[in-house]
Amino acid sequence: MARKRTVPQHPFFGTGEQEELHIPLDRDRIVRTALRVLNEFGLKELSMRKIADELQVKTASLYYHVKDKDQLLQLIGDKISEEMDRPDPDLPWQEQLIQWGHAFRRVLHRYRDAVDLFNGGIAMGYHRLLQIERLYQIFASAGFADGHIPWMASMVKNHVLGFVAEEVRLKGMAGSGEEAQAQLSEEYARFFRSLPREQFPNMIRLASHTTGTGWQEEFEFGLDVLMDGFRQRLTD
Amino acid sequence: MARKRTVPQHPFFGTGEQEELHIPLDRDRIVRTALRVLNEFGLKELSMRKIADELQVKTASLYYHVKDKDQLLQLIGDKISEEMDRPDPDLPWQEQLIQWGHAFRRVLHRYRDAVDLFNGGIAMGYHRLLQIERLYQIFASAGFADGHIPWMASMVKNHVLGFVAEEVRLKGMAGSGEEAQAQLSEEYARFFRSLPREQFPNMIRLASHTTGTGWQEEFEFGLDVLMDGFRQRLTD
DNA sequence: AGATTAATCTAAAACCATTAGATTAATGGG
DNA sequence: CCCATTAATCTAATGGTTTTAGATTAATCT
Repeated sequence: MARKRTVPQHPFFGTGEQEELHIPLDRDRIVRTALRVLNEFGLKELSMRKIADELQVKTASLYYHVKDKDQLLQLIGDKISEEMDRPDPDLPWQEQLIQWGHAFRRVLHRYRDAVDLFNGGIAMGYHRLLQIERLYQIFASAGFADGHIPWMASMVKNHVLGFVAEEVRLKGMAGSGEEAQAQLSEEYARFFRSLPREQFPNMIRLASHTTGTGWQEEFEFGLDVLMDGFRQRLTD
Repeated sequence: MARKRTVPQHPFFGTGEQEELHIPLDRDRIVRTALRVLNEFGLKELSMRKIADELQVKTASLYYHVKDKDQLLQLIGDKISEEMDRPDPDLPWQEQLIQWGHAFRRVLHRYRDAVDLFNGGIAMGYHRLLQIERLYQIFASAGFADGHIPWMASMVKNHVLGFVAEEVRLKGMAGSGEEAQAQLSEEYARFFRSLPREQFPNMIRLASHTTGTGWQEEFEFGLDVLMDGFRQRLTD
């Protein structure tokens, strides 16, 4: 079904037949292009127009393959989920969950504003559901109570999502340079210390700790806390 | 500085002077109105125009009092935070944190799409910072390590935000009726069970548990897990 | 009363998603 | 090989959006 289309030629200067091979549109190509545009411009500036332009097509054509912008965003989210590595099923359940968390964090960092994509709308796509299934599987094999499994799975997912949201927000303020990052940290600390002493004693005292000194460390700390909390639900 | 303005009158029928007292615009009035509009239309349909209309003013006037739509959203978020009840400082730290969680959840439910407001942008407003300060205070009095406090505070905040996000999403699909809610639950369970048996064994088996049967119970479960995890960091 | 400042308005630019209906290209049947 | 059908894309329009510049009106101060 590959289409050929003759590009309109000027009668004088159009020397050769110069046919241009137009790969026809389809969902997947739209989604992949949208993902590129997303990484270049961010979610707020991701418009149907930009995607269509990139595909050298008029905006309305997208609507033949895709119902909505909302649906397109869903599809993008699903595509991103597809890239998650799967945890090693031979590891103890804690390690598997931690691996899952790292995998999720990684893909959230791979695409600009991916977090916001996951925070809006309900996950109904195949690959997003598959990730939940994986969490369920890990908890189930570990022997947790059926009634608790979806709750704990939600907690893991929400922790990663919330953490990366904050991480991206703060990192995004400065350039990606290591030096610019440190400078921003200093600026934040200064801001916190400048707060009214009466109302914000703890913020001021903890100013040096609040500016993300070690994202990796903080992320793992959070997962550990969760694992400890979960473990208590195994024995009682 | 209260302004009076004469409303243009029809030359024949405008009998009396009929002056209308126009309370002048200010930030707070804009924010309060925006909050009303938000609750009526939701975040996606919250436009500067709607707010201006509601205030019987032209859109551009808002920009005299407010830099941006973004800034306005920040202000709205801050106003919402202001309504949070403060935990009882005489309770044990776990109870205080749980109270904080419930208070946050309550205000998130009080305004439509409040969650999305809190998920975008960095919190720099006075009242939002104050809530973080409160969390720090609770952890500090309990004797946690300085380096851990901001991390744990983040976790509590993120847990509530993530949980309510999901809660609102799912509840929002059906009408608010209790019966419509149960019907939606059934529909979800059916959907999960309709998934391919090979790839989604756990989802299928847990279908009846995944559809929010008891939001309150699930919320408290999550907080308890967190508290247990935190407690481990006290003794070692 | 006149000048200054504050607050609002008019008008326009530059975007956006979405739809209906026309148009073109490809395909399958006879 | 042509005709009818279906698939894919385009044209054109509707009705929204945020934001800015510059004019205009109202209030306040000297």
